[in-house]
Amino acid sequence: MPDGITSREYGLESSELRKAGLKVTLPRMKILDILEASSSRHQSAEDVYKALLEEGEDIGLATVYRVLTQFESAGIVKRHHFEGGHSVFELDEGSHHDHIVCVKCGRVDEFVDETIEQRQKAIADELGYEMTDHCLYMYGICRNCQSV
Amino acid sequence: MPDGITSREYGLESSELRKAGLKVTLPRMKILDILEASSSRHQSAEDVYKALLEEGEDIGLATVYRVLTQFESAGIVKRHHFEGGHSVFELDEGSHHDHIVCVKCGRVDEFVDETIEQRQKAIADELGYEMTDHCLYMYGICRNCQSV
DNA sequence: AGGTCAATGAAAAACATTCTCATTATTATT
DNA sequence: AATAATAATGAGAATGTTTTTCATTGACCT
Ligand SMILES: [Mn+2]
Ligand SMILES: [Mn+2]
Ligand SMILES: [Zn+2]
Ligand SMILES: [Zn+2]
Repeated sequence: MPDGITSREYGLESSELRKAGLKVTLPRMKILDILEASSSRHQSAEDVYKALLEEGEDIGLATVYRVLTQFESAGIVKRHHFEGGHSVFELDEGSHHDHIVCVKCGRVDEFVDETIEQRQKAIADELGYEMTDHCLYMYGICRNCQSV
Repeated sequence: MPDGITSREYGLESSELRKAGLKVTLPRMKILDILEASSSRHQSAEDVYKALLEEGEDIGLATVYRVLTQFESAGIVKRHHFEGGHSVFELDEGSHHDHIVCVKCGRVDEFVDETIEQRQKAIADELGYEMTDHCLYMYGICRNCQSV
């Protein structure tokens, strides 16, 4: 057990790391914490880094990127490229969903639509592709931002 | 008429630039040429830059980015963010379509599906968004790459 | 507790893209 | 065709994000 982690904190998260074949280290535990606890499901590496700083953790930005990438490979997080370029990460709960992003305030809503999912499969098929991934991003102005 | 452009080249493209309120310059003409002539509809700024170099044009990369961004604002090109981070551009012929990209060879196929388009509108509505844009990216292995 | 090897932090590098600014070219006007 | 006004360009510096390097530290098995 790494120094700086209470035994209460240990437990649930550590097994998730072990399951993924990753050593249980303080940075990985803290980053998992932040992904689970934060009010915003979709965070950039910078967001995670800032949250760590606020908690007084002295974890480098390089480590944040490294860990998030490892988490992605391990299926712990999912990476998205919303418009504007930089990546955002969210905990991967196993169920696929798509996103609609408010271009004014950055609000993100999630949705799944079975009709769309099926049409996608059919299209990939028609075009001769073996689909590996797919993502649908919608952009718009959310209800709040419309009334301003 | 800028030096280095034959009168044959002039004509069609220059009016497209004027219509967009852009001065008719050699870089803009050449970049339009490349977007129209190239065998690959979807090109990165770097791709366009390299194509210019191959034609012996001495046009800076900064200018390529600048011009492509201006073309985007003018509705002459569309910018996409395929997975991997960097932008690709294609001539905007006015009709919306989505993309499926081969993760092995980079091949890109285009499609439109009315069912998906309608479901998207409905979802944005349900979630209270005034949609401004939307894009659907599928990734997979194309027929060619499957047989390797 | 000790040895092995992976993980980390700091800084440098890489990468795509944008900005700055002195120079040049285009356009409207003579 | 020459001129003036102003916009566009090229080169390189700067930016913002992400990755790499490498010496040091830490986790984990025995
Ligand atoms: Mn999500
Ligand atoms: Mn296209
Ligand atoms: Zn909003
Ligand atoms: Zn392919």
